[in-house]
Amino acid sequence: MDPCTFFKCLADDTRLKSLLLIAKTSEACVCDLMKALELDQPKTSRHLAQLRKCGILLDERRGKWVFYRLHPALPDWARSVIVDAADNNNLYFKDALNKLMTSQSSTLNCC
Amino acid sequence: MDPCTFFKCLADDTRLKSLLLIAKTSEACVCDLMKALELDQPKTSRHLAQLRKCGILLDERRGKWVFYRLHPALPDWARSVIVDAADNNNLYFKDALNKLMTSQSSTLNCC
DNA sequence: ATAATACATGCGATATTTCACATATGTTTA
DNA sequence: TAAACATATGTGAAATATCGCATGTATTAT
Repeated sequence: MDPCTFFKCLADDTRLKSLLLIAKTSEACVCDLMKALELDQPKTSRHLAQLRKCGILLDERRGKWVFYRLHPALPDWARSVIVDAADNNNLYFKDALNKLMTSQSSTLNCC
Repeated sequence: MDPCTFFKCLADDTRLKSLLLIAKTSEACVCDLMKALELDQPKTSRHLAQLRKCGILLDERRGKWVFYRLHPALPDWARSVIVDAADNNNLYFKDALNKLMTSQSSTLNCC
């Protein structure tokens, strides 16, 4: 995990918020993330794909849905960066987090 | 310190290496950094200026030289990101670090 | 005062990133 | 099998970041 590549992945509002949301909730599907972030589907999907291709996120299909979580093989220092950023910047993504948690708890079958 | 702005500052090879070098050596002047990174002067200076304007670095002039160090008011989580990245990516900047430490120890008066 | 050294910045050119729209793929339901 | 749903990606345009060169500013040495 080249550190410059890693930080480039965090250097975008959509990707950073997606990562912080996933760090806080363990996992999330694309449709819940796009609703939480109020983004269109291609944009959401493309940024998640970038994080997947860099090895930061792992995707797992379950039926129609694809769930993303932090990659288990992510180096500890990189995981800590994401978790610490999530723990120390509540204001930055609290609106999105509220929406995401509402989505995740209210619907049994995702979208 | 907006986290997205912060990570954008780390998402460039020159800026990231400059930060890791400064984290490891406490402080460095522009001329030592440009020699360590083998960059021209305007490029080095411009990236340091960006880090200064974002509040990540603090500059201090001493005679002809300007020394940069991590800003004392940098939030703890942000400082930890930089320090942890420096501690866990030796390979990424060890050549530059060797050159920088040689510069800093060999000349009494910087450049 | 002049020259030399160290650093900063204006600016146009170039490279990179992001976006929006269309469309393709994979899965489930009727 | 067809339709509906969820996700992924190709592609060119737009936005943003970076670079290179020239030049400006601050300090020191002669």
